[in-house]
Amino acid sequence: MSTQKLLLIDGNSILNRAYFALPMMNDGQGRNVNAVYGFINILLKVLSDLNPDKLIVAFDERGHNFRKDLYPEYKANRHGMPDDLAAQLPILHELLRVMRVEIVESPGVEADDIIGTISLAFDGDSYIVSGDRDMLQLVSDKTTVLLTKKGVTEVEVVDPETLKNNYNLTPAQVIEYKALRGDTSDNIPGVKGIGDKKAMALLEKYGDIDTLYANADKEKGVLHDNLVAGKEFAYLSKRLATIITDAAIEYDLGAAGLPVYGAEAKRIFEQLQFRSIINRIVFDENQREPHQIEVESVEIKTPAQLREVIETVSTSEYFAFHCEGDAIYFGVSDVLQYVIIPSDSFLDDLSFDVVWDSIEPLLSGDIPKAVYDGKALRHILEQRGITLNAVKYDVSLMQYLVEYRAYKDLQALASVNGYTALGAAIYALANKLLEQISQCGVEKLYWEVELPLSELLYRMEKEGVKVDVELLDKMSTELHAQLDDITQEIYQLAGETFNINSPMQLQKILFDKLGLPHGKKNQRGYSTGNDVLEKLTDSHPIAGKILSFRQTSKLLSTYLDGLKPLVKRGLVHTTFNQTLTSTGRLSSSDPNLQNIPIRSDAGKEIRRLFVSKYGVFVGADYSQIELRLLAAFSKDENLLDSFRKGEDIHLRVASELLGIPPQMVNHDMRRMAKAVNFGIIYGISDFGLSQNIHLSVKKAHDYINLYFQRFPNIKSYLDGCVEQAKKDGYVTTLTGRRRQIPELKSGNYNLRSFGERAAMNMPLQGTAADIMKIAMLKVDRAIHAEGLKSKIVLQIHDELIVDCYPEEAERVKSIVKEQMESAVTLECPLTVETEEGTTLYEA
DNA sequence: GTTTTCACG
DNA sequence: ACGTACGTGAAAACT
Repeated sequence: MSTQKLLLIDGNSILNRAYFALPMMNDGQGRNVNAVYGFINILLKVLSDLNPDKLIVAFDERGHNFRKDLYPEYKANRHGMPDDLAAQLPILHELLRVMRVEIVESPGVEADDIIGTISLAFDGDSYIVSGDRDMLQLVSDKTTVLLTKKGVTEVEVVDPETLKNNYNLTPAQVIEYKALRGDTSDNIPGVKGIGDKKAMALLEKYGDIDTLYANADKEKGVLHDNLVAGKEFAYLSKRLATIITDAAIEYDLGAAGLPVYGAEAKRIFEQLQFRSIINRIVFDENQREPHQIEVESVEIKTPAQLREVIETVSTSEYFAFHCEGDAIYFGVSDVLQYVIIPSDSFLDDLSFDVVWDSIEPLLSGDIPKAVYDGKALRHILEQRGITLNAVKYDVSLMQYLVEYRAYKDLQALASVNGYTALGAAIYALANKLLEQISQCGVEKLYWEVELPLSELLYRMEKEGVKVDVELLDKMSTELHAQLDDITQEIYQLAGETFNINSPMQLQKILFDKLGLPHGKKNQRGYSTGNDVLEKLTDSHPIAGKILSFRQTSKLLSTYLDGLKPLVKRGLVHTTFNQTLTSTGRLSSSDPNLQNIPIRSDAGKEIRRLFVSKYGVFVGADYSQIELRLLAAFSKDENLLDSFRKGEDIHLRVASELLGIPPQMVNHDMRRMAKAVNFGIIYGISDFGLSQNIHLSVKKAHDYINLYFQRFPNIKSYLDGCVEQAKKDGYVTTLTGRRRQIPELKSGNYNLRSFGERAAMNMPLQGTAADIMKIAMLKVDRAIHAEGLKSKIVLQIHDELIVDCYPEEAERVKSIVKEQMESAVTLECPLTVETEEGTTLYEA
């Protein structure tokens, strides 16, 4: 057998080098991940160059101040590690963990001491990767040091020979050199007045500092004085620079295999958006990942075992329940779960029917349950006629309140927490997250809003919305004909046929062939977006045609032909995602019923397709809820006064802004003020406003300044939001819902500006979402309390749609208005307007 | 899978 | 000098 090769990586050193060598890189969450990227890059490079048999990554103990006892200033200037570098340490740790890389760190022991100790003890060839020249003292005939060069993935290979040739030092002299010269980056003092040249000359002459000081009197003048004055520092520095090779550390060479690239590693790489790395690695998705928590997972195979499980579960304080495919999981502790996989054959003792029938009482019973995505679970159980009761912990909702959008599914959430066993994971997470939501101050939000809301959303989804399929077909046919006509006209005008849906082809026709003026934009070429086309309508008739093509094609593909396959038994059942948005809003998909056209007349026709099931829709929407919240939060008397009087808010703002009486405000002025109001809610920027109302950036800038002059409280409120976000790292809504805004720490101006706007917007948008959620629950309860049978079917952010029995419509209208308006009490009144009609068009 | 466009609040 | 309004989802083209 040939000699084993061990690769040792100085984790902190490499991460640090990578951080300073590479520009900022943001992952999807706005975190800077440049150092992790650099680290992985160099790791992959060295692995493929050396082909080692084993790999160990050593880290300094986090948060420990090394050798302070020896010299208080030691590494003092490393304490100011930038936040966005410190934040990358745990990311790298997690990544290495899932790649099953052996990590060694030990309290009070520095990474270089760990490496020194392991490399000396290792019975084979060691290769050390570091950016720290101190490491060169470890070079020997069986230890090679790979020093990082300026470029991140380039390394300088140093063995005893190159050390002699390139540095004119023996490994032992590396320490002597440091003792004299010092090292500013580690705050090793060295001898004052001695730099690179003098240190080398003295070592050449005397070999080491002992000999040097024995002969110190032979040196004359300033050098002599410096040597004498710095003697203590020289010996101190020597001790500081000496790497310990017999540190008391624990490590497992047997576990120090090569990295494993499994599904979880891939998931993290994707999350980090390391595309080039993902392409370089061959992932084995079936590769089992490391997991720290050992769970006893008992597979149930006999009716007797099943009875036993049911017995155990029914006496537990709470239990976790989950379905994944055919498998059914029961978690009864952090480390014990049962898995039941029913058989396909009804002759089998554990057929589907037998299993489900026997566990039904548990699920509908009163024992508290922990689940992941109770809403989805209810839909699954509903197919077997089972009602899920007493859901106490929904870990997907809990996780969302702690950290939005962190992990996309249970698998991911579980594995990050060290679990493969889903049942046990849910059980354990219930406890863990309960602690966390209480720490975040969102416990009440969880118990009183999100948890009960998930059940209401389940009923809304199940209820569905009726679709007039006949009309759908008719409209589709009509629009297809229309689209064909428009297409032909466009081909005529263009003088050739092409795919109008392709921005690239359209670009060529518009700007190359027809030579129309292009407003520049996007990555490859010029934008053909609506705003550009609108400007071209006067220059060429094709622009208008393309606009109507776009509109018609959108309506057809998304709302007519796209909707059709989702209609089941005359109904569409949307899915409300309760754990997706960064602000606390819901989102809707398959189909998205929160973006049915309304702004254009042609689009609005689509609304006729959605018809009431029970007779009539009642629609109720909050009027200007976000602006009202702005008034309430900022306590701006002007805005508050206006809302209390029930005035037209945009008109009032226009009048305040221009300093003219309300009667003098014309339509354009009001439009402008409206745009400014929206801008304020979005975290205004002059450019954004200028784009929106087709004004110069300077004019927009002036308007914004004027606005803040007239509404100083709003200015200070918005500034306060940003300030708070910078201080705490997050902003909150009325109910305490949090949004982390890491972008504010970014060195990138755009990203940071985005963070600022998000910090201004989230409390408003998020509080509006909170209020609507509270209102939905109140409306639902009031409807039930009065024994009515009408059903809430849709929520469109500030609007609720109730499908009503005609005789209940009037009562429902007043319930909805009353409950929505009283959902919370603020300094600013909330008002709700209601409509009714047999289709969504009227309501 | 990413980009562009466009539908909504 | 940068390249922007906040929050979403779907379809189609292109990679």
